[in-house]
Amino acid sequence: MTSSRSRLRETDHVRRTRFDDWPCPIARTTDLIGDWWTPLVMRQAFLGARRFEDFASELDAPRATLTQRLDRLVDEGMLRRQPYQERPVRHEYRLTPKGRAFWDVLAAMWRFGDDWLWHDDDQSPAPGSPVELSDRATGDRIDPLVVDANTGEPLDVRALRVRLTRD
Amino acid sequence: MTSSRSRLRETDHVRRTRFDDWPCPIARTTDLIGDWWTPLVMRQAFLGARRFEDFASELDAPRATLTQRLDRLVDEGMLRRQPYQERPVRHEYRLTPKGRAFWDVLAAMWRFGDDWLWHDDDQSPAPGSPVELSDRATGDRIDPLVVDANTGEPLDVRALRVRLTRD
DNA sequence: GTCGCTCAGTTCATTTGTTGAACTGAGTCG
DNA sequence: CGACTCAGTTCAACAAATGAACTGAGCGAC
Repeated sequence: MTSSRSRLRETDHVRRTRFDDWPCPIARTTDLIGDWWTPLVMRQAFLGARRFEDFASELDAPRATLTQRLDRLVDEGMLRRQPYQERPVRHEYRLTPKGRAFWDVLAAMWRFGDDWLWHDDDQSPAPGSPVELSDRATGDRIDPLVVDANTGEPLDVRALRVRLTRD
Repeated sequence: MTSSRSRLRETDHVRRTRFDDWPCPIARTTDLIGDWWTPLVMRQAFLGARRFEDFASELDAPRATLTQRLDRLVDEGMLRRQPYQERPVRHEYRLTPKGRAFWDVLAAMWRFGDDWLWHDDDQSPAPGSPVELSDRATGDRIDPLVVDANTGEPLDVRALRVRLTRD
């Protein structure tokens, strides 16, 4: 069966609730990456994985699940399927601009995980993961941080408001 | 049955693969928020939801699922369960510092969703969600952006490297 | 004092999603 | 020919999500 077929929308069964039509950017992103394994598939793509076997061996994910995730990411325009040989036809999964833009989300997850998910009693932040991000050219360490693009300041959760702009 | 009981670890059944022990901040964060509904539960918490009925009615999530998600978020230290009345004892779910730190991840998801998930043909970014973030006090619009804390510059995906710092 | 109401869940049968292991099929190498 | 690679597919067993109904403590009105 061909991958990249259009996603099933109409159904008379009860399926897992979808968020991809909700009028909220967080909900739609959740729908996209809420599938188990999907953020890790994207992580591998950023780390250089291109072929099915790359993803399969590096993640040790069930092959059927992996097929399904890669198909969806292609459907969504995060990855693109590019032939790298004929006879037999084989493809690579490459990041698209949209897929590349997703790195910011993974970077924020990286920062959160690094700050908060390395201790059993976590009353305070304490970085501790055994990996770090750096610049390929300079070697300088990179610490992802989410700021307001308008001010350059870190976000202040308590000063937050959500505004409906239309509809 | 009490919530906040320690999570089941040992099992002889085949369960969904867990990532919470992986030596990667993205994997651990994925494990935490990869459960369907969880990012939206956190979103509601940031928008002011506190009681079970708030989450249930605002999200229209299955109540059993919601119970399970809230229990886990409490277990993980993202939310804390605080009594707000006796007779009968009732609790509110409040954000902890760790939970509050998670806003950065949601903000990055917000930005990505706003930029990329509002058009059917998405070759280029085009903001379009019907909601926007603003500062409660000044009213100024807020545009989340992920930067490198050391330079203040947006992340350059292509210049990325991951370094093992130990073990 | 019992009827209706609220809140915070629990229970349960059904359906959907994930897993692991084995299998397929085109093609290459020796 | 036989072993091997790559990229999947198939399938049965099991885990997780769903929706609807139910529970149970307590309140407030009549």
